[in-house]
Amino acid sequence: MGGSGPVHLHSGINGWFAETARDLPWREPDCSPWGVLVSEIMLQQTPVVRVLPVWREWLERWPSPADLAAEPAGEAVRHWGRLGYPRRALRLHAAAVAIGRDHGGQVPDTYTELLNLPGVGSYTAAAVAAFAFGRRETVVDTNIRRVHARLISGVALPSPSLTAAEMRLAAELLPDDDGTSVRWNAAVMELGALVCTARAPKCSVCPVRDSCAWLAAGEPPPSYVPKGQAWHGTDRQVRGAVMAVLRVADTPVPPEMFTQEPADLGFAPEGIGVPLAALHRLNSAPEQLERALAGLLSDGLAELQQGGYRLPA
DNA sequence: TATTCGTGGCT
DNA sequence: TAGCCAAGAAT
Repeated sequence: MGGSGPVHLHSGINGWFAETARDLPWREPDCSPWGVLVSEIMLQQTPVVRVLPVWREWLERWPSPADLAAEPAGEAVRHWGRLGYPRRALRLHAAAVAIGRDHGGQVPDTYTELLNLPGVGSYTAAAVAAFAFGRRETVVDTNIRRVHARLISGVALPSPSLTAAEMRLAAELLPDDDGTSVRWNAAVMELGALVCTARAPKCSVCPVRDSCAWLAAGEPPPSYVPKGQAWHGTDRQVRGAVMAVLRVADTPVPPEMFTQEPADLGFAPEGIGVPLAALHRLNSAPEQLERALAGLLSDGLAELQQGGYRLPA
């Protein structure tokens, strides 16, 4: 289909984007490919407003992949802060190392090369190729999937996991022209983020509401109930609390600090008191704490040094 | 294919 | 208030 296809959708959504798009630093023309790559990794499952300050500090500290690669991986994890999913920091560091080793320090500009970088999957590879290098790529994220589901397929939500049919549809909708396709990808994503939202979509301000199959069908409800993400009492919660301790610790943390009540330790936990108290407040079972610590070691998010836990060197 | 993996704002 | 959900990747 391509350019001979839904030109009214292209002009409608791209026109809306030109007027409404947020001013995000990684969209600035002078933003480096490295800046785009960092933004895409940080934005995985993480809202824009939370990424913004961390992204700015990150690029000021590490303006190029080589700058990050020159530091221990633990520094990346430490400065990841509370963005969540700290393995992303580890992988971004590994990607910086790979870029220096395999690509002469330059972020690669093809989908395939990007896909081979740690932490870069099909979405991120396509997004960086498109937004950093102007390539025509089929970018499919959760926003784009939701817009397509409603606008084209007439259903409230996309299927639980990405299907081949969705990729086919996205490829068919993609404008033929390179520049237009890049704007289209960004514009549909932005429409999903600001208007065609998961809950309470703002259809009254949608630029393509007259073309929306879901509206035309009378806004049918979802055919399935999305599975909630458990948190309280989970291993993930414990891992998160342990990581919060390790991020602020400047010396290895002995296991007793995690397993024993602060009052029973007999000595002050110097500097890590607040996150340590939060961890103990969880009152998690000993075996759960064991699983969390073992998992962090296994994932490379922590290592043992002088009998204590610390961020990786 | 289904799970696992953080965090916090919003409703 | 408790649950929903966010520019996914790896296994």
